[in-house]
Amino acid sequence: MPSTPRSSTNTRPDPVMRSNTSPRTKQERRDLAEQSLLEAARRLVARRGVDQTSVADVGVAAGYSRGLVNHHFGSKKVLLRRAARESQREIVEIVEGLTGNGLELLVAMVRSYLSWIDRKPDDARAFFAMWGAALPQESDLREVFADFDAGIRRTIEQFVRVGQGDGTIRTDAEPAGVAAAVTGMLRGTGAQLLVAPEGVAVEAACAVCEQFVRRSLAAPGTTAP
Amino acid sequence: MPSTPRSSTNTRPDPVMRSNTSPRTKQERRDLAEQSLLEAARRLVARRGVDQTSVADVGVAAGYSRGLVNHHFGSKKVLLRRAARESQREIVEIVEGLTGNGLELLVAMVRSYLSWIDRKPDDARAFFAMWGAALPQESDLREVFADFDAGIRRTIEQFVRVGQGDGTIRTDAEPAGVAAAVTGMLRGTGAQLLVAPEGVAVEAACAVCEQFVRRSLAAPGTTAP
Amino acid sequence: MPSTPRSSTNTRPDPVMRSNTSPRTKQERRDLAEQSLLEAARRLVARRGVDQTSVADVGVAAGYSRGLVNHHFGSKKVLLRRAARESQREIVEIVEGLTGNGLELLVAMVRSYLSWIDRKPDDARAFFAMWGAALPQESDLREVFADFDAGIRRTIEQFVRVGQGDGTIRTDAEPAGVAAAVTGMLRGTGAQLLVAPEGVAVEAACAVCEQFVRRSLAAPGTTAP
Amino acid sequence: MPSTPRSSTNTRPDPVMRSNTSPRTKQERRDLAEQSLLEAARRLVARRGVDQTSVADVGVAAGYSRGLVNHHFGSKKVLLRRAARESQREIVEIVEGLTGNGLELLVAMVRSYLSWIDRKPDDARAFFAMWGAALPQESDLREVFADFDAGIRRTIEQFVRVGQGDGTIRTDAEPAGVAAAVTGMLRGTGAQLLVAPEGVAVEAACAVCEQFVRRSLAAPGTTAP
DNA sequence: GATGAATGAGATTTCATTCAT
DNA sequence: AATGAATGAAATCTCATTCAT
Repeated sequence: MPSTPRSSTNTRPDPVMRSNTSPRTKQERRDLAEQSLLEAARRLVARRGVDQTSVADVGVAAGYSRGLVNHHFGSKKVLLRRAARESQREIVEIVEGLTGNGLELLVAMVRSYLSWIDRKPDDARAFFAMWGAALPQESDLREVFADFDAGIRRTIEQFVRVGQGDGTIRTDAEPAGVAAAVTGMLRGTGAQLLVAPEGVAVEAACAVCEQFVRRSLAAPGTTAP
Repeated sequence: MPSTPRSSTNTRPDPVMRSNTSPRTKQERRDLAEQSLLEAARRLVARRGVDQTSVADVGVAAGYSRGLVNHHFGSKKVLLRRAARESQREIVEIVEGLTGNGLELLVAMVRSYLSWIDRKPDDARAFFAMWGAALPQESDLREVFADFDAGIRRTIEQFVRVGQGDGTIRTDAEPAGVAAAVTGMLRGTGAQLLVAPEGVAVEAACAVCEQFVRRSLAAPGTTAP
Repeated sequence: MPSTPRSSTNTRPDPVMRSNTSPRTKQERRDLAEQSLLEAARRLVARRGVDQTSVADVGVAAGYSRGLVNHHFGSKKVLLRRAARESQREIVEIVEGLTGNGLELLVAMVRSYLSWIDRKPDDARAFFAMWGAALPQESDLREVFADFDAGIRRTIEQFVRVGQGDGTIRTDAEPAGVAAAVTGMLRGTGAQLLVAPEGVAVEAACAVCEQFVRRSLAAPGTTAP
Repeated sequence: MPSTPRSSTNTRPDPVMRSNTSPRTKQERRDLAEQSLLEAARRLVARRGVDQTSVADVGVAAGYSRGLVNHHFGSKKVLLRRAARESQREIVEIVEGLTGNGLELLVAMVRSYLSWIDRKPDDARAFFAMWGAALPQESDLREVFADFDAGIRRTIEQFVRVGQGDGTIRTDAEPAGVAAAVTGMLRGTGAQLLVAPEGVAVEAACAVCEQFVRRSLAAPGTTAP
């Protein structure tokens, strides 16, 4: 019996039988697996944190095997950086989709950021869990978030300059300072919501954040609500 | 008693020589050890994060043995909760030391919080590293920070009410909303500084934070700078 | 790819050379490893006892790594329960292989049980070491042995009823009582042999055990030796 | 303040104040403490087993400190040997208190041993837990129980010879074999009761044990019930 | 492409023992 | 006599990673 070829007695599901519903090409299968792994990683990280999430758990939670994360990403570090960038991309997409004059761009950003946390708390928690893990000095994720934060601040600076150009934002506003303060306000307010969802007056907090931006930055002569 | 003199070959520090500096009673020894362990824990957590810091490292970094953390605290969980509360107490002390009328209380809080991060970056990083570890849903530290955040917000609400009483803060300001927004602004701005110390315009950011508070909350008729 | 040939410097055993003896499929490898681990566990437990046997030692004694026990069984508790059941199975197989009329079934059981201890002292010591560890109130193994003992007693009760049916065993014998007393006699006598192999008159003890059964349970009129 | 003598600020209870109810002499105090420690050790061993019982727990359970076991006994090994001998002494006292002719001595032994387990299950479990720990080959307790078992068997042999002398026990009974079989029967039956108190027909088992002795050993011509 | 067996480093925790008070 | 602070060895368990299938 050991001398007979093994392949004929293979008990695994025939790959051909799965092919009707699954993606056909290798590349599609590969992409699907990677996306599944990244999603699973974010889901688990949101719940347990970066260090308490094992690559084996990620593989299994994605519907695959314990070994697949290393097969696709090579290391946990790489997986997490990719997952962090995925989370960051959600925010980038929100910010890039905004329209309006300068001041309204800022206000819209405040609103859509906080409403994102409200609408997609799981995605948000994944983002915040990874950001939290990036705070220690020697964190592997620190660079990824430093780059991301810098990009967000650049965007906000741009918004401020637009507003100063179109006359909706005071010309004495310091773009870099505004960028850091607004980024911080949103990040810190969002994090608070996740730490104690019931303890925070969400609506009132959002309103105050908006007022901070409007009353503090609106060009004189603009009617502030 | 052996006939040869022992004292000269004794490799331990002479008790008489230690007596001026080392504690005599068990309670003193105990308190000293606990403080040393908590300090070492915060130092290491600031650098490597909560999960990458081992209790053995903490014991050794405190100048004791690998096992002392468990001897004193019983578990890593308890050590970290204690260390988190120590970090939180620093902030509480800052906030409780503030004086002035309502609006100035808020402004002073903004200034002293951000200057604390500047003055004691290691303490601040320890605080932020533990806060970051509290963000995942199942974090052991989440409750500790939920309580702390709630206390901070209560204090700020109180400041707002004081200001509404003394005429320095607009009466239509929602205390709970202001509390959440200010707490968030400070926390998020501070965290940004730690993620990328060089990338953030610290001075400008602080100034903008102060303006947010002043311009947005000052009672009409008050002269804002 | 280095230009030098790799195959000649490969320090691993040539796959072709291993293929005759080492298992090909994962399942075979898995089963082999588990059996090796269980055997090693019983060997070490017999010598040092349950608590003085570490899972790392078991892995190494089985020819694998320190971590393999937890990889396969998840915990020491599970390993020991499995090992205990393996040991119990040896006894069950002896008992299930017995033939004869009612009284002779009991006598044969006494003989084969005690001769098993004599023939396979290492297996027997493993069984007794785990049984001994099951005696404290909160032992993890207690349930496993409670179940096993109950099964053995049920079998003996059955033997008694057979003997009462075929006229070899007194009809006034209480099956449940006989079951407990016989089980106890064999267990206790066997344990004594292991505690002090030289101090016990093995032959004489076996003869007396057999007499206990014969003279006490033989139906009146049966000729007892 | 550190230069003033400390003794006057001692917050411990004054030893003199305890002396009214506690034993007066050092020796009495010492003996009391040792007895308390041995009792606590047996209590804990009965519940958790030998290796899962820490000397610190014993000290505290006895109403003293973590360190007292080592202060009095020097090591855990010595404590356990002492505790084992205490447990063994209970049985010795039972056996030594028996009276009657030869066969009745054996029967009385069976009865009083099994009723001891019933009357003092905690004491019995302590004995059996330590005996169980003595079964592995390299157990520290093995020698202690080997000696004890040998002593018990000698006593039973003596009973048999008494019975052969007074005509109540068959002269062809082998004293050494009877000793081992009876010891085993009682030990194994008792252990079974502790493993599964509800699963064993205690009354019936005791009756059968008694019958084993009576019917198998009674001198021919003696009226057996 | 995917699996999972195997490794071994490293984490937390327990604890017997030592020793200063 | 008694306490308990401190040590450090050793245990269990987790898990990132490697690699044969």
